[in-house]
Amino acid sequence: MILIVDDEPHVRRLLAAILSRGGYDVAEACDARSAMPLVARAEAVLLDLGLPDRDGMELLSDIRRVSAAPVLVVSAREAAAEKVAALDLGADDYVTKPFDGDELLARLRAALRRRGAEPARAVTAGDVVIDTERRSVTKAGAEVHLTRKEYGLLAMLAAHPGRIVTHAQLLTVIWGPAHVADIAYLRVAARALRVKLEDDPARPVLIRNEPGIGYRLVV
Amino acid sequence: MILIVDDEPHVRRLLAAILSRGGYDVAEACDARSAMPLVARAEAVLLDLGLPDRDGMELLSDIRRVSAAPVLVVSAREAAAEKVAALDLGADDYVTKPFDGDELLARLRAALRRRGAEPARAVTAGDVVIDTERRSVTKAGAEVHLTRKEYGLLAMLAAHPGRIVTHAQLLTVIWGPAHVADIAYLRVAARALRVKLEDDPARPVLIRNEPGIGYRLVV
DNA sequence: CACCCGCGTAAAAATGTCGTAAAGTTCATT
DNA sequence: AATGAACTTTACGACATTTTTACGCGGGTG
Repeated sequence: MILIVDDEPHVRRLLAAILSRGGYDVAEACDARSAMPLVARAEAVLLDLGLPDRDGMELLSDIRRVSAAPVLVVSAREAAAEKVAALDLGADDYVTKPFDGDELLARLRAALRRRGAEPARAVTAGDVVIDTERRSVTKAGAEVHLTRKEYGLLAMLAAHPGRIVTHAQLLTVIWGPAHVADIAYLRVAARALRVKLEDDPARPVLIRNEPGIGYRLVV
Repeated sequence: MILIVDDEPHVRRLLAAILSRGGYDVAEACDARSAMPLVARAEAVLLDLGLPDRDGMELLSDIRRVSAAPVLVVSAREAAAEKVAALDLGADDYVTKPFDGDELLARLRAALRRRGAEPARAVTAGDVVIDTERRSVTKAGAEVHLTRKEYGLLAMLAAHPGRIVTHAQLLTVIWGPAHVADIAYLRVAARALRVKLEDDPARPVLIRNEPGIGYRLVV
């Protein structure tokens, strides 16, 4: 949820329209008093400095005290001193009116990306852990060395845990579009993976075959 | 150290003056080729998009690939589409010329503040300590002398401890984009590092090779 | 029942990558 | 001009990986 703090209704409407076009949920506040209760739940704040009940700078440092969410100041004041003050008080960006909607969204995305930045997650299948961020695979805690093709295959399967990945998908991505038909490659690589990861390679539990379609990693 | 990338000498001088007034160390580069080797050591980058040898956007994404340091784009182009593109490629801010020195400094401070004041001073791997702040490397307490390329390689690996750094990343940053294919350089430098840092250079523990991909520093 | 298909398995052949040494080159310093 | 350090370039053997080929099994089909 993105919080808009501005006293002019038409600016709020404009900002709200831009944000919802960008796919965000929006909350609005017209002054400092009504804004503070919403700050805690906001993923980011768009803040106008010219508020009726309170100086915007004070509100900014109050927000910073409560929340680490990005704050983008949206203001009509262009003076560099204003910008410097706001930025040093903890604002993440300072946009002057009139502003471009797409630019505002891009600046918001940039601010959120910096805060968030946690896309990497490890996939677990049985006692096997696949960490695509570090490109490491462990079985029962012990690191397992995989070749490029082996890892490529496992990573593709881990990208869609529990779902079938077709022969064609695997081959085009790992071996390139020219080898869509070389299913033999796939079988050799799958075998190598099973030997390294399965307790009983002859009776695979993790890397299952779906006859005529592809493979799947069970989780 | 803050890196300035701009082809116009007078702009570089201006930026350098502003930065040193703000108390920062400065390094300058006039094109993409000379910039890449400096990126690894930069705490932040001021980047002009209009470079002679390469599209600024490309350089931006290359920088993002090897470094998490803040990038502030400083450009004469005011089009919103430019800003959106740069911000979505990983730029932290976009400042249009002509710019105000104090505002630029404030934006730089904001960007550096967000990056979490201090990003890992010294990296330890076994009995080897890499202090990128002082550019010093010690093994079992004793200082080890490294050449520029050796240190560059080690610093790149230490910037992402435990993770694989690809051949291409290492080569573009240390030797420049023109040598992405000269993997032989890499092997020679890796060998030299191993001789100086590993207990048994023939059986490396610290500087591991990931066949066909790159190298990694184990911690 | 004999056949075919897709699969797993094995192993040989081809290719690619790495480590290593050493010779040649550049460059700053003296 | 001589020196030495750092860097570039080349060559080759050892080893790892990938590709290619061959064969046996088992389940469904005619």
